[in-house]
Amino acid sequence: MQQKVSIKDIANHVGTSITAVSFVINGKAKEKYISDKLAAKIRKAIDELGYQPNLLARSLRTGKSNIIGFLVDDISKPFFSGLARAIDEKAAVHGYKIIFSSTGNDRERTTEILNIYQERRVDAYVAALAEGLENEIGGLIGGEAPVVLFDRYLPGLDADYVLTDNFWSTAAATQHLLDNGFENIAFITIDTLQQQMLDRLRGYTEVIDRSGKKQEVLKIKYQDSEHATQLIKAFLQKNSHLDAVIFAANYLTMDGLKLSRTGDEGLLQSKGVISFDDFELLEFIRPSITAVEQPIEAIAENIIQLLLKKLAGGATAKTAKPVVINLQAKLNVRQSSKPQNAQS
Amino acid sequence: MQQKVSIKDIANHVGTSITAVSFVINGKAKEKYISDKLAAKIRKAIDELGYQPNLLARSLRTGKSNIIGFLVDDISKPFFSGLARAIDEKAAVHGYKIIFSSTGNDRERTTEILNIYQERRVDAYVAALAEGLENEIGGLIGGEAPVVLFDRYLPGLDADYVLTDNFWSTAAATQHLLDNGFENIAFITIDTLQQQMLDRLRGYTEVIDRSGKKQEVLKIKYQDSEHATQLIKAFLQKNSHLDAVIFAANYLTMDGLKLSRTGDEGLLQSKGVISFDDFELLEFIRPSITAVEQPIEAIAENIIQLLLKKLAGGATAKTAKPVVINLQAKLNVRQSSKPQNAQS
DNA sequence: TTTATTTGCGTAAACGTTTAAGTTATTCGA
DNA sequence: TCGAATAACTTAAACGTTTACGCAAATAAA
Repeated sequence: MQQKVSIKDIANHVGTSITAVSFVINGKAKEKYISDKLAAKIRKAIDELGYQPNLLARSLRTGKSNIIGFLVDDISKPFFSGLARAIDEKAAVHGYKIIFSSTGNDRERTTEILNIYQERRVDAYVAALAEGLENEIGGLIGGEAPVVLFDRYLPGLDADYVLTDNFWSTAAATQHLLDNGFENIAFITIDTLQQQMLDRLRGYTEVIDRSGKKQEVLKIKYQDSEHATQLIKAFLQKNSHLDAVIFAANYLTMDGLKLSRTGDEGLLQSKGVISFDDFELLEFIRPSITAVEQPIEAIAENIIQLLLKKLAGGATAKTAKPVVINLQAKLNVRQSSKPQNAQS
Repeated sequence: MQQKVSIKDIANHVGTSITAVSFVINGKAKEKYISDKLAAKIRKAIDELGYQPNLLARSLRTGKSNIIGFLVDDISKPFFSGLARAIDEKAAVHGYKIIFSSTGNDRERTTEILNIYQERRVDAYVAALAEGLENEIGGLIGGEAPVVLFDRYLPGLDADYVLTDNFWSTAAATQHLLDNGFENIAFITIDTLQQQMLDRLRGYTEVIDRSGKKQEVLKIKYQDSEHATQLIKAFLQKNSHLDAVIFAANYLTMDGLKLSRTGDEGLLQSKGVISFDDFELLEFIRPSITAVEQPIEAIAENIIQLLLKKLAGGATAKTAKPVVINLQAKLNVRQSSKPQNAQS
């Protein structure tokens, strides 16, 4: 019971060859002309001896580890851990396991992790990387193992992506506020070249421009949370005519909410507020805040489907053009029109 | 560049045996009498050809996969994903990788996952399991691979545990409220036999009893969030003399906070509130809520240390008595004494 | 009856390592 | 000067699989 039983043990126990055993294990009994009688005996022995295949040996032989490497900033961020769970479950159905790591946005750590993934012979990579790390992952693209990136688009990288449609989502959010009678809508973002942030900004500006209203954008040079809160405070105090605010990222929403700490919650109290990225917190906050929710399940599903296609496709899939999938986010409305300021 | 280079390739390139190459790779050059000259040539070739060891092959040969299986309810829960990150980082230092799965508290899924872990020949298990799953993991204890459980103590299972000291932590929380002048402190928990919940309750009752005050306990037969909120509401309305409440779990705190949805936030507004388990949300909530924070880093560190000891120890460690480590939680005070109702 | 095909199974090589057990040449102590 | 120790390597087996190939018996075709 203690020592592991191998195919050889089964073969000896039944009095046959390891080949025969291997064939029935792999469901090739018919195909490989193993008689029903022998197959039955083998299956019985497998049961009795409690045989469990050694996946390491199998991987070595087949060249497929059935492991997917998952790489993000920080696995403990809700979006990432939620996605990790979804991907893990979907991957398990197809016999894959996930190993994960957090880069902490550190270049050295990232190369190190990718190196380990290669040594472990992962079959595929799933990653969300910050700009500046294009080169580290770039070397992998077009290689043996397929790579699918998500969440962040890196303009320099011609890879397969599964993204949230940032442009569309912010446009919809902005339109939502307009439809509900808000007149002076501000957009608070960070000063960056990150593609997804630019897309979000564009979603806002285009809708505002089309409406003939005035753009009110605060671009924060992000240092830390305290500082951001101060800038937001100053911005809102100065522009007292604003009646709605869109925060372009969840941490910005948080920084905004931290105004309550200094007793400045009034600055947001009477306004329409939309947060990009939904989080549990928002269910409890007063006044209620509408949020753009990333479609985690859909993202996971698309990533896995893409990977499976590439893993199955072999050479054909490898030369295929990169795919970029844009998924529409959901607007979780918790606050309706301006006048009533009602809560749904 | 495309095809993987093996030890054999290095050996051929240098004109030596694979044994020699293997020795220098494993840093046994001196010990195994490889001349500095040859070692240097080998190292050069390794660099030039970009050799990366095949960890699958190594694992097969050595019998050590250097993989740790991590098993929890739901990896997307903040406590678990936080711990996952911490463990991953600490394990990486020692050359271990983590694979994880979410059981969803499902028995079949749990056995299935454990089976997969065994097939993958994980070197060790880290798990937080709900009661009822004792048997599934029980079979592993005392086997080849060490098992460390955390978060939940399962009375039937004689295993190694790393836990938060629930008794001590609730006692401290209760004492904190007493010290700050609260007189009528309620304890809201669920109706269960879960050891950690019983410990928390005991922490409360013992301190209350010693103080000569009256116990006010609500045990909820948990069905769903809505229902729990209703029960809490009724309880607080009926016992209007209460001036403080301790929620024994984070989801109970949430259910309590949901009173604001029906406009009943007044029921908590004027009271002292402590939540077991801290979460981001609590930084924003008014009135501010003090919370017991689980020491994630310490838990991770203790788990890894325990595992390493057992992995290194071999037979001696296997026969050793199970270790139960109780770590003290931190009380994050966000609210001080009763009179002022001030916010820190 | 002979030949070809199908059925049923076993032999052995390979995947990329590690490592016990050689082998040869050199140094050394007496 | 000669066995013994040391230094510098190599040979080959093993880890547990998968799978190409080979071979014999049974069946079908001619």
